Amino acid sequence: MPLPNTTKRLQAIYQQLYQYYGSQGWWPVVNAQGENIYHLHAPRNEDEQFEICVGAILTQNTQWEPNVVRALHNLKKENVLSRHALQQLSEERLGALIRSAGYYQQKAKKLKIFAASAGPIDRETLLSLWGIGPETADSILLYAYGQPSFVIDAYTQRIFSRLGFGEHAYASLQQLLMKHLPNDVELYKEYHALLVALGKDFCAKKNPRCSGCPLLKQCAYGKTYHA
DNA sequence: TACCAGGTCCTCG
DNA sequence: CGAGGACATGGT
Repeated sequence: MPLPNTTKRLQAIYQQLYQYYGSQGWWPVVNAQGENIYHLHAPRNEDEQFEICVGAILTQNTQWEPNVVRALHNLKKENVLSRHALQQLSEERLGALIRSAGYYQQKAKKLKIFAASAGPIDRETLLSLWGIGPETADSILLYAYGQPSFVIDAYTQRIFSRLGFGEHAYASLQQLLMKHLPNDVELYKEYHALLVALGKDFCAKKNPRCSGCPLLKQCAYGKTYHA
């Protein structure tokens, strides 16, 4: 059940994060040198859209840097980072190119299935594909296609739990956030990226480093930490 | 050395 | 439904 002033609280959290970190410019795209490029124009062109979809699958339970970036760089160097090229590529060769991303056999299969899919870009169709769950689907919808789907990940669930919003399953937390936040694609993009930044820097799984956390003053867990 | 990282699927109660 | 295991590489 939502707390009183949930909207204001969610916006205050966003403001704190934005003031602390600034714009994150997600989703990054890898250039020819294998470096992340942020703050690209929207809407994305077709190549960027496809790269974001591939990256969203590759980053499942895996660090973006360096694991996924290396895999994307390999695909780019081999000129196979396109729907058409991936369909021609054998699963074995694809697996070898994306090995650094981990779970490479599963992910090769997932990418082949995604590359072969031809349905419309909507949540239901994405979720019907083997290998695409709610977070990957929402990442694709939001960051590749600019559709307002708030992305929930492990960081998001942990952070809002510690802040005092309670333990929520994916759909439950997503509904909470989307119900109380304005329907704004750019806000959704930045908010999720900022939560990931906070998760990496402060709100880690085992031992969160509450000292210096930009959300400390409004965090239930942070109060415990101070006591 | 063990643990963690921008999850998802499958199996079993 | 939800818990628990499998999937794998790379950095600390």
